[in-house]
Amino acid sequence: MSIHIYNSLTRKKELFEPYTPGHVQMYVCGPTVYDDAHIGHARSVVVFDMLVRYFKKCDYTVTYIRNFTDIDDKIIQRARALNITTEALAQKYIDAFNRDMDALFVRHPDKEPKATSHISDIIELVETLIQKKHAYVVDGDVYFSVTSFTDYGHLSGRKLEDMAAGARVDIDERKHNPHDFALWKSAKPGEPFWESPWGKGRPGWHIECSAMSMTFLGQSFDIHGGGKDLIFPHHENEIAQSVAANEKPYAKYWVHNGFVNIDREKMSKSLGNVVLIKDLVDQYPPEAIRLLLLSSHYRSPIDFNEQAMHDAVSGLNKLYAALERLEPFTPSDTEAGDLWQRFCVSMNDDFNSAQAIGFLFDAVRYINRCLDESASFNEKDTQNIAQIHADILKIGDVLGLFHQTPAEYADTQQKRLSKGQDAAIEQLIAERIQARKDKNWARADEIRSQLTDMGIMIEDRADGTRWKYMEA
RNA sequence: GGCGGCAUAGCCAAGUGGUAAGGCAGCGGUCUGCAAAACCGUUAUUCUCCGGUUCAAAUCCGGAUGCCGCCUCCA
Repeated sequence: MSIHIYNSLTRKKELFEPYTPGHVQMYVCGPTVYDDAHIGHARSVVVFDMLVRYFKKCDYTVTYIRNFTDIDDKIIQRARALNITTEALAQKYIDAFNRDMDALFVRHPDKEPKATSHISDIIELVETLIQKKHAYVVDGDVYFSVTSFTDYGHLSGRKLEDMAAGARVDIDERKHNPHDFALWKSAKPGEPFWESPWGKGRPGWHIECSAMSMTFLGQSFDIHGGGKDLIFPHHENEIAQSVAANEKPYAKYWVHNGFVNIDREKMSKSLGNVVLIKDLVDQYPPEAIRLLLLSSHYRSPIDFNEQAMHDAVSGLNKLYAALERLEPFTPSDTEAGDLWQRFCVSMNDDFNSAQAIGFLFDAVRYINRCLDESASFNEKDTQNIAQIHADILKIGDVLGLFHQTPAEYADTQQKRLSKGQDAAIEQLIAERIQARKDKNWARADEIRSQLTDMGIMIEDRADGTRWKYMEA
């Protein structure tokens, strides 16, 4: 079984061959913790969570690192506005981030280092770069010299000459080249700082990822991930400073996820259309958010809107309904079945979860048909269905779905949508059940109509009447 | 100005040379007292448009149009 990954560095799908066979070392850029996490953060986190889950299912050992950027201009600014320390602000949003991602059933990386916990690693790296003449000191600031690194621009596909034509570079006479970037920034009065050989200051943005990835994964590792927007300048600069310092290849495969748009517009604070995870998980089943996020290929843009979210909830309901029907068929723990095999073929092709989810729904239709057609099964059929049950659960384990039993899911939905009138509803339901017993269809339908107006959906099953809240 | 991406049904979305997955919505049917759920059938003779290569193109090449991203903090 071989996995192919699209590598942003080569712009091709490549066979995945980790440095150490059977071991995946992966570093993903985490959030700058100065505000609540939004759906865009969720996409990146969920996509790489899926990668890790899949690698593990394929029997790889995975070392997964995701950082928190807990010191930068925005954090300083925000902390000042709130009159709290940068540490307090960062911790507040680290906690918020973890809460949100836990709600989305995201597994924690093996390490979640903070930039400020690795100041000495960062200083050491900057010193190496100065020694090797890739960086220079000006008034307590340290800059990386882009012209000292011949491969600069490789990842993002740009040339320094072309970029110079662009107007949007700040003019700073002290820099040797306008594209030289800060490795270390001297502290202005009132700013938080750490002592360094160049005076009081703090790390630049890019250097922390180089330092932390090296600390935990070594100088060369397998996968470096993040949002597409990080390709330039962040990842370009990371490569430059890491390769310049180590004189060894940095990450082998660069994986970048696409953006989430909101109603066909870019999500941004200025447009005021930022969708926060904490709001979303109140409104929708968290797994529906995952399903939506994974229903498009990870490199494609996703348009997030109410309709898309609604579709995802419908899909998730269908999957859980099927799982409930499958409960009598205890999942077999034998070899993986055809469904799992097909799932893997899609996932092996650059993690095509969109196609893979198609197979999941194929399987659901198949088992629904089987269960509709017959009430009793011979041993062979039973085994077949149990196998599909096992495969569906295994797929769910990779996509991060089905963390609940169907009953728990229904219950959670109920609680989420409940408007505190459950008792009144139960009473109407009981009355309707009696009316149906009496074959008083007019009364039964009248009650159903009344419940529909209250947002209640009724299902009269062979084993009794059920009701649930309809999605808003 | 430089670099890159995308265009597939009412909506969402796979498919990168062999004759259009899947989801949501709709319609017809089975089931049901009637519904709901589920299932069956149906919904793109065609993949933005125009050329080219090929026995064969949604897929490759050239061109046009439209949309979007990055180049500034950004997942």
